[in-house]
Amino acid sequence: MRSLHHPAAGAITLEGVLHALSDPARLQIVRNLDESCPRTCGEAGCPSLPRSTLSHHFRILREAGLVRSERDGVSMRNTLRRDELDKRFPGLLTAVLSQDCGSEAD
Amino acid sequence: MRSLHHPAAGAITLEGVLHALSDPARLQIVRNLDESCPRTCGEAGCPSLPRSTLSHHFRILREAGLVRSERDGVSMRNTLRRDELDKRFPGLLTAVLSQDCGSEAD
DNA sequence: CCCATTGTTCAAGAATATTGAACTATTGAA
DNA sequence: TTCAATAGTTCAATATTCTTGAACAATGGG
Repeated sequence: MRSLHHPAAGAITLEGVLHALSDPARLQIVRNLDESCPRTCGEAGCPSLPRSTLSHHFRILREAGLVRSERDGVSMRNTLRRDELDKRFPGLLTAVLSQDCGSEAD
Repeated sequence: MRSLHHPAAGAITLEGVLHALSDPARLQIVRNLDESCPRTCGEAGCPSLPRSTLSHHFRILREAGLVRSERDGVSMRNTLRRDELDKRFPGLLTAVLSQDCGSEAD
Protein backbone atom coordinates (compact mmCIF):
# COMPACT_ATOMS: atom_id res chain seq x y z
CA MET A 1 0.00 0.00 0.00
CA ARG A 2 1.46 3.32 -0.96
CA SER A 3 1.15 5.94 1.74
CA LEU A 4 -2.12 7.81 1.72
CA HIS A 5 -2.07 11.38 0.54
CA HIS A 6 -2.96 14.25 2.86
CA PRO A 7 -2.83 17.81 1.50
CA ALA A 8 -1.03 20.47 3.52
CA ALA A 9 -3.40 22.81 5.35
CA GLY A 10 -2.61 25.62 2.95
CA ALA A 11 -3.46 23.47 -0.05
CA ILE A 12 -7.00 22.72 1.11
CA THR A 13 -9.52 24.32 -1.24
CA LEU A 14 -12.97 25.63 -0.46
CA GLU A 15 -14.48 23.83 -3.44
CA GLY A 16 -12.87 20.58 -2.37
CA VAL A 17 -14.23 20.86 1.15
CA LEU A 18 -17.72 21.71 -0.07
CA HIS A 19 -17.67 18.86 -2.54
CA ALA A 20 -16.53 16.43 0.14
CA LEU A 21 -19.38 17.55 2.40
CA SER A 22 -22.00 17.46 -0.36
CA ASP A 23 -22.55 13.71 -0.12
CA PRO A 24 -24.94 12.38 2.56
CA ALA A 25 -22.66 9.52 3.57
CA ARG A 26 -19.61 11.75 3.84
CA LEU A 27 -21.49 14.41 5.77
CA GLN A 28 -22.61 11.70 8.18
CA ILE A 29 -19.05 10.47 8.55
CA VAL A 30 -17.78 13.97 9.29
CA ARG A 31 -20.56 14.56 11.82
CA ASN A 32 -19.61 11.35 13.59
CA LEU A 33 -15.92 12.15 13.55
CA ASP A 34 -16.67 15.59 14.93
CA GLU A 35 -18.33 14.28 18.05
CA SER A 36 -16.18 11.24 18.72
CA CYS A 37 -12.93 11.00 16.87
CA PRO A 38 -10.96 8.98 16.14
CA ARG A 39 -12.82 6.23 14.38
CA THR A 40 -12.08 3.35 12.08
CA CYS A 41 -13.75 3.22 8.70
CA GLY A 42 -16.02 0.48 9.99
CA GLU A 43 -17.21 2.75 12.77
CA ALA A 44 -17.91 5.58 10.37
CA GLY A 45 -21.65 5.33 10.86
CA CYS A 46 -22.65 4.00 7.46
CA PRO A 47 -23.24 0.31 8.13
CA SER A 48 -25.16 -0.24 4.91
CA LEU A 49 -22.35 0.83 2.59
CA PRO A 50 -19.93 -1.68 1.03
CA ARG A 51 -16.33 -1.45 2.12
CA SER A 52 -15.09 -0.31 -1.25
CA THR A 53 -17.59 2.53 -1.28
CA LEU A 54 -16.63 3.57 2.23
CA SER A 55 -12.98 3.48 1.26
CA HIS A 56 -13.79 5.71 -1.71
CA HIS A 57 -15.61 8.21 0.52
CA PHE A 58 -12.75 8.31 2.99
CA ARG A 59 -10.38 8.96 0.14
CA ILE A 60 -12.45 11.94 -0.98
CA LEU A 61 -12.49 13.26 2.59
CA ARG A 62 -8.77 12.67 2.97
CA GLU A 63 -7.76 14.29 -0.30
CA ALA A 64 -10.04 17.25 0.38
CA GLY A 65 -8.14 17.75 3.65
CA LEU A 66 -11.02 17.03 6.00
CA VAL A 67 -9.78 13.80 7.48
CA ARG A 68 -6.40 12.42 8.48
CA SER A 69 -6.03 8.64 8.24
CA GLU A 70 -3.29 6.80 10.08
CA ARG A 71 -2.75 3.11 10.38
CA ASP A 72 -3.31 1.72 13.86
CA GLY A 73 -2.55 -1.95 13.81
CA VAL A 74 -4.95 -3.71 11.55
CA SER A 75 -7.33 -0.80 11.18
CA MET A 76 -7.17 2.90 10.43
CA ARG A 77 -7.56 5.78 12.84
CA ASN A 78 -9.46 8.59 11.14
CA THR A 79 -9.57 12.04 12.67
CA LEU A 80 -11.18 15.29 11.63
CA ARG A 81 -8.59 17.98 10.86
CA ARG A 82 -10.66 20.45 12.87
CA ASP A 83 -7.97 22.88 13.96
CA GLU A 84 -6.38 23.13 10.53
CA LEU A 85 -9.74 23.57 8.85
CA ASP A 86 -10.87 26.20 11.30
CA LYS A 87 -7.68 28.11 10.65
CA ARG A 88 -7.93 27.78 6.88
CA PHE A 89 -11.67 28.45 6.63
CA PRO A 90 -12.84 30.12 9.87
CA GLY A 91 -16.41 29.28 10.80
CA LEU A 92 -17.05 27.08 7.79
CA LEU A 93 -17.14 23.65 9.39
CA THR A 94 -19.11 24.92 12.36
CA ALA A 95 -21.67 26.51 10.06
CA VAL A 96 -22.12 23.34 8.05
CA LEU A 97 -22.19 20.88 10.93
CA SER A 98 -24.55 22.99 13.02
CA GLN A 99 -27.27 22.77 10.38
CA ASP A 100 -30.25 20.57 11.09
CA CYS A 101 -29.81 17.88 8.49
CA GLY A 102 -33.15 16.22 9.13
CA SER A 103 -36.38 16.62 7.21
CA GLU A 104 -37.46 19.96 5.93
CA ALA A 105 -39.76 22.21 7.91
CA ASP A 106 -41.40 25.59 7.47
CA MET B 1 -40.02 26.13 -22.60
CA ARG B 2 -41.60 24.43 -19.63
CA SER B 3 -41.54 26.55 -16.52
CA LEU B 4 -38.35 26.29 -14.53
CA HIS B 5 -38.46 24.42 -11.28
CA HIS B 6 -37.76 26.15 -7.98
CA PRO B 7 -37.96 24.11 -4.78
CA ALA B 8 -39.91 25.48 -1.83
CA ALA B 9 -37.70 26.89 0.92
CA GLY B 10 -38.48 23.94 3.16
CA ALA B 11 -37.44 21.46 0.48
CA ILE B 12 -33.94 22.87 0.12
CA THR B 13 -31.38 20.32 1.30
CA LEU B 14 -27.99 20.92 2.87
CA GLU B 15 -26.32 18.40 0.57
CA GLY B 16 -27.88 20.08 -2.44
CA VAL B 17 -26.66 23.51 -1.41
CA LEU B 18 -23.15 22.25 -0.69
CA HIS B 19 -23.01 20.42 -3.99
CA ALA B 20 -24.18 23.50 -5.85
CA LEU B 21 -21.46 25.56 -4.19
CA SER B 22 -18.73 22.98 -4.73
CA ASP B 23 -18.09 23.99 -8.34
CA PRO B 24 -15.76 26.95 -9.00
CA ALA B 25 -17.99 28.44 -11.69
CA ARG B 26 -21.12 28.15 -9.57
CA LEU B 27 -19.39 29.56 -6.51
CA GLN B 28 -18.29 32.51 -8.62
CA ILE B 29 -21.82 33.01 -9.89
CA VAL B 30 -23.23 32.99 -6.38
CA ARG B 31 -20.57 35.44 -5.19
CA ASN B 32 -21.48 37.79 -8.00
CA LEU B 33 -25.20 37.48 -7.38
CA ASP B 34 -24.60 38.14 -3.71
CA GLU B 35 -23.01 41.50 -4.30
CA SER B 36 -25.10 42.71 -7.20
CA CYS B 37 -28.28 40.88 -7.96
CA PRO B 38 -30.13 40.51 -10.15
CA ARG B 39 -28.11 39.38 -13.13
CA THR B 40 -28.65 37.69 -16.44
CA CYS B 41 -26.84 34.45 -17.19
CA GLY B 42 -24.53 36.34 -19.49
CA GLU B 43 -23.54 38.64 -16.66
CA ALA B 44 -22.85 35.75 -14.34
CA GLY B 45 -19.12 36.38 -14.35
CA CYS B 46 -17.94 33.34 -16.30
CA PRO B 47 -17.25 34.79 -19.76
CA SER B 48 -15.23 31.79 -20.88
CA LEU B 49 -17.98 29.22 -20.42
CA PRO B 50 -20.26 28.14 -23.29
CA ARG B 51 -23.91 29.07 -22.99
CA SER B 52 -25.07 25.50 -22.59
CA THR B 53 -22.66 24.97 -19.71
CA LEU B 54 -23.78 28.16 -18.03
CA SER B 55 -27.37 27.12 -18.43
CA HIS B 56 -26.53 23.79 -16.80
CA HIS B 57 -24.86 25.52 -13.85
CA PHE B 58 -27.82 27.83 -13.37
CA ARG B 59 -30.11 24.82 -13.40
CA ILE B 60 -28.08 23.19 -10.64
CA LEU B 61 -28.21 26.41 -8.61
CA ARG B 62 -31.93 26.79 -9.27
CA GLU B 63 -32.86 23.22 -8.37
CA ALA B 64 -30.70 23.35 -5.26
CA GLY B 65 -32.73 26.37 -4.17
CA LEU B 66 -29.92 28.92 -4.30
CA VAL B 67 -31.13 30.99 -7.22
CA ARG B 68 -34.48 32.15 -8.50
CA SER B 69 -34.72 32.67 -12.26
CA GLU B 70 -37.46 34.77 -13.81
CA ARG B 71 -37.89 35.78 -17.38
CA ASP B 72 -37.43 39.48 -18.03
CA GLY B 73 -38.04 40.16 -21.66
CA VAL B 74 -35.49 38.37 -23.74
CA SER B 75 -33.20 37.52 -20.87
CA MET B 76 -33.48 36.02 -17.40
CA ARG B 77 -33.29 37.80 -14.10
CA ASN B 78 -31.43 35.62 -11.60
CA THR B 79 -31.49 36.43 -7.92
CA LEU B 80 -29.94 34.81 -4.89
CA ARG B 81 -32.58 33.42 -2.50
CA ARG B 82 -30.69 34.96 0.40
CA ASP B 83 -33.49 35.44 2.90
CA GLU B 84 -34.95 31.99 2.40
CA LEU B 85 -31.54 30.35 2.61
CA ASP B 86 -30.59 32.28 5.74
CA LYS B 87 -33.81 31.14 7.35
CA ARG B 88 -33.41 27.53 6.27
CA PHE B 89 -29.67 27.26 7.03
CA PRO B 90 -28.69 30.12 9.34
CA GLY B 91 -25.13 31.31 8.86
CA LEU B 92 -24.31 28.84 6.12
CA LEU B 93 -24.17 31.09 3.10
CA THR B 94 -22.36 33.81 5.00
CA ALA B 95 -19.76 31.32 6.21
CA VAL B 96 -19.14 30.01 2.71
CA LEU B 97 -19.11 33.32 0.89
CA SER B 98 -16.90 35.02 3.46
CA GLN B 99 -14.07 32.56 2.81
CA ASP B 100 -11.07 33.79 0.94
CA CYS B 101 -11.29 31.83 -2.27
CA GLY B 102 -7.92 32.91 -3.61
CA SER B 103 -4.61 31.09 -3.44
CA GLU B 104 -3.60 29.21 -0.36
CA ALA B 105 -1.61 30.80 2.39
CA ASP B 106 -0.17 29.73 5.71
C1' DC C 1 -43.34 38.36 -40.50
C1' DC C 2 -38.28 38.19 -40.11
C1' DC C 3 -34.47 38.41 -37.42
C1' DA C 4 -31.27 39.20 -33.57
C1' DT C 5 -30.71 38.07 -28.69
C1' DT C 6 -30.96 35.01 -24.67
C1' DG C 7 -31.47 30.63 -22.79
C1' DT C 8 -32.92 25.79 -22.92
C1' DT C 9 -32.78 21.13 -24.64
C1' DC C 10 -30.63 17.37 -26.98
C1' DA C 11 -26.92 14.20 -27.90
C1' DA C 12 -22.32 12.29 -27.64
C1' DG C 13 -18.10 11.90 -25.39
C1' DA C 14 -15.53 12.77 -20.87
C1' DA C 15 -15.32 12.41 -16.10
C1' DT C 16 -16.84 10.69 -11.67
C1' DA C 17 -19.43 7.38 -8.64
C1' DT C 18 -20.82 2.67 -7.08
C1' DT C 19 -19.60 -1.88 -5.85
C1' DG C 20 -18.22 -6.98 -6.21
C1' DA C 21 -13.88 -9.34 -6.51
C1' DA C 22 -9.08 -9.66 -5.88
C1' DC C 23 -5.20 -7.94 -3.44
C1' DT C 24 -2.27 -5.87 0.55
C1' DA C 25 -0.99 -4.94 5.32
C1' DT C 26 -1.06 -6.13 10.11
C1' DT C 27 -1.82 -9.14 14.02
C1' DG C 28 -2.23 -13.37 16.47
C1' DA C 29 -2.00 -18.28 16.83
C1' DA C 30 -0.07 -22.80 15.85
C1' DT D 1 7.66 -19.07 9.93
C1' DT D 2 3.40 -20.21 8.10
C1' DC D 3 -1.62 -19.84 8.22
C1' DA D 4 -5.73 -17.52 8.97
C1' DA D 5 -8.60 -13.55 10.30
C1' DT D 6 -9.44 -8.63 10.07
C1' DA D 7 -9.45 -3.96 7.93
C1' DG D 8 -8.86 -1.34 3.91
C1' DT D 9 -7.30 -0.53 -0.75
C1' DT D 10 -7.21 -1.28 -5.65
C1' DC D 11 -9.17 -2.98 -9.86
C1' DA D 12 -12.72 -3.41 -13.29
C1' DA D 13 -17.32 -2.93 -15.06
C1' DT D 14 -21.47 -0.39 -14.91
C1' DA D 15 -24.11 3.76 -13.93
C1' DT D 16 -24.67 8.44 -13.20
C1' DT D 17 -23.26 13.13 -13.89
C1' DC D 18 -20.65 16.79 -16.46
C1' DT D 19 -19.29 19.38 -20.66
C1' DT D 20 -20.39 21.45 -24.85
C1' DG D 21 -21.61 22.02 -29.95
C1' DA D 22 -25.88 22.09 -32.46
C1' DA D 23 -30.67 22.57 -32.83
C1' DC D 24 -34.70 24.60 -30.81
C1' DA D 25 -37.84 28.02 -28.23
C1' DA D 26 -39.24 32.56 -26.34
C1' DT D 27 -39.21 37.50 -26.50
C1' DG D 28 -38.93 42.07 -28.58
C1' DG D 29 -37.72 45.36 -32.43
C1' DG D 30 -38.17 46.79 -37.16
